[in-house]
Formats: sequence, structure tokens, C-alpha cells
Amino acid sequence: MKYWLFKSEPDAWSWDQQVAQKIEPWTGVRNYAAALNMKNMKKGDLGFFYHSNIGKEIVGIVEVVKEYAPDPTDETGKFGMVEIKAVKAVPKPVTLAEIKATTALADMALVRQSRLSVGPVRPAEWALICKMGGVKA
DNA sequence: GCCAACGTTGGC
DNA sequence: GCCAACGTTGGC
Repeated sequence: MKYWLFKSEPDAWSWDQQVAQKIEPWTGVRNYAAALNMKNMKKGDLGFFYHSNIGKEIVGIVEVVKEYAPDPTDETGKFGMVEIKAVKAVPKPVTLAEIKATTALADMALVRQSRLSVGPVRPAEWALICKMGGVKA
């Protein structure tokens, strides 16, 4: 079981929309590092849903329901997508400021590489953020 | 709205 | 294959 972080601007695609759609293909990634991360995802892996720009906080938990496949919106065929399902909301969203202020989380991919739209989360980081967010394991 | 960081593109 | 220029992202 691996853990991931999906980043989205709520203006483009928000957690509320994800919940309403339930399952949604994560298209539009045009970055090799992010695409590589998606290739490493397995069905059943879990991820955080993070709102960039507006809110800057982790608001929900999603599950990978379909593994890496070509992204139909990519004309070049270089990039792919996965499909994710909304699992549950984070009762108490964990903000970027809190993450930066937490020593154990200050080294997260989210902090170090702020521009990466899909990044890995270590198991210890996952557990701690769940705890901070009031998510029952 | 500004600015820094970083990935991508294109010329050589 | 290298490197400079450019565009985009995202935090503040």
C-alpha cells in the first residue's frame, strides 16, 4: 500500500466536485515527474486531496480505482492518467502552514517541490496528517 | 499582483 | 547533448 498526494486548484477541480462525481479520471497532467508517480500507483492506494492557491489545505482522502492509462486529453500520447474515487473528507483540514510548522512533515514532497501536482507521501506522514485532521484510521 | 522556483523547449 | 530562454505554477 502506497500513499500519494493529489493537488488541484479548487477553481479548476475542487473536492466538492470530486465528492459529487465519486469517480473521476485525473487528466491534464503534463509533467514527467508527476506522470511517473502515477505510473507507480496501484489500485487500492490512498491519496490526499489538496487544494492549492485557495485554502492551501488537505481536505479529503481519495482511493486509486484505475491504474495508469493513456490520457485521452493528451494529443502527444506521452502522458497518462489514473482514476480516483472520493473516500472521505478530512474533518479538520490540515493546512500548508500547519505542515510547514510540523517538523516531522517539513520534508514532505509537497513542501519541497511545491509545483509538483502529484507526489508521494510517506506512511509516517500519512498517519500523522490523518491524526492532525481528525481522520479515523 | 508579484516574484521565485522549476520544468520544458529550442537553438547550437 | 548542453544550456539559455521562456512559460507556468504556486506561495505570499
